[in-house]
Amino acid sequence: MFYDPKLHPEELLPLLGYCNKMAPMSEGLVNDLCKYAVIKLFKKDDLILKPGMVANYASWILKGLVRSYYLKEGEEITTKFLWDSATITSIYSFYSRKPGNEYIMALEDTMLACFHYDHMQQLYKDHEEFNIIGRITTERYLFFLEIELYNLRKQKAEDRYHFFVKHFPHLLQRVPLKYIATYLGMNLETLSRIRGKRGTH
Amino acid sequence: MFYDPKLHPEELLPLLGYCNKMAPMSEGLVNDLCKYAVIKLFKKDDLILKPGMVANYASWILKGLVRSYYLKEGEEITTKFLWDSATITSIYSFYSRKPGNEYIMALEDTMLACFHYDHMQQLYKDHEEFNIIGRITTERYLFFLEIELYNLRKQKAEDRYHFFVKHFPHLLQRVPLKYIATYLGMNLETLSRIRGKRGTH
DNA sequence: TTGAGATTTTGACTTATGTCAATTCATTCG
DNA sequence: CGAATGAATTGACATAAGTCAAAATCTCAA
Repeated sequence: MFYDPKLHPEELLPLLGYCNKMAPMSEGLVNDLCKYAVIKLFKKDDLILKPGMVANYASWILKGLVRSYYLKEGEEITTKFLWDSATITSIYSFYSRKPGNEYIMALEDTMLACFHYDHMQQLYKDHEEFNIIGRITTERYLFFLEIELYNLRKQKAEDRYHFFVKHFPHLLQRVPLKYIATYLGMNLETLSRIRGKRGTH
Repeated sequence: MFYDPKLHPEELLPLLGYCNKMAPMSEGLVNDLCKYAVIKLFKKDDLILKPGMVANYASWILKGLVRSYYLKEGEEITTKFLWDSATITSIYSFYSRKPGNEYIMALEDTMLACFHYDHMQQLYKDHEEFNIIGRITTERYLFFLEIELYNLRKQKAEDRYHFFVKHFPHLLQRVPLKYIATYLGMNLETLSRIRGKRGTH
């Protein structure tokens, strides 16, 4: 039994289970994970990260939905939607340790388990098996980015939309179209016309 | 001294140095790396990977330049250029263990150090410090993909080209324009017109 | 050196998507 | 409930980029 509800905050249970599936964790690692985890709550439309700051935390989404975006000539360009069990941070800023240009915003009430960069490094150093978890998590993210890249390379706006519908149908219900439009690299009117062509699909 | 040229093929030296910088490697790990590494040589225009096959190898480029692409309605869509010290495989196929749709082709004479999927898993299992190397390598790849994504999201073809020139100027000399065009999501004529506007930049 | 094939450029025309403005629809809050 | 704000749709028009064809240029092997 790697998890003791008397010792650790109950909210972390899904995260611990998730990690433990990738690599069985020692009691010491579980303790340190719980020690370092900072649980943060955000309301719908709260900003989790702003540009100009170094992203010091990588966070695991315990509950909720977020969107990351940046400004291009005053316009918001959505780069990602992430929900339960996903990891969020500004990749660029977190790994380069420099201020980034990304916003991250809660699209629904969201609960995060946040880990400071220094604590992450400490965990990697103190618990070799945590490198397995880090590696697999990063591989999964990689996998996800490849899919995104693949879709963005479709030149037809319509193809990109259909791909999105097929792979993330639940997001259609949870995310305003204006955000989906910039995520798919088209403007709202174009998206609206594509959708109008034939039902919602 | 972690590396003994009497025991290990000389070609692997750059790879070993590269890995050792991420995490000091035990003698056992160095030996296993060398034992599992398969050195492969490809001539310009040779195919390294074809669709329909499971990508069983992740490879480290010892020397050369490759391009990966897939076919979309008969047309080649270039997804990556990778050169010395980079890692190549079909992310999708390698991690999912399913046949992929990617081609990888040598654009110059290329030498690879190839590691079989099963051997990689064995290395992760037998040498915990290899997970550090795996994690960092994957993080770097992630970083690179984020940059690619960022650029693809620029809607103006001209912006994408300028970004490419700024970040990969050496590729302009080494890669035919027709490949760069599909990589940047535009057709050859459009690229040519952009370049014609004002010098090569 | 020459010439065949590949690569790149240029031109004329088409088309998909962007832009801006007006309108409809939905949601929230007093 | 009904006004007000924001979200989504629709229309008219502008423009960036695609398509197809032809010409120019480059490259490499005989």
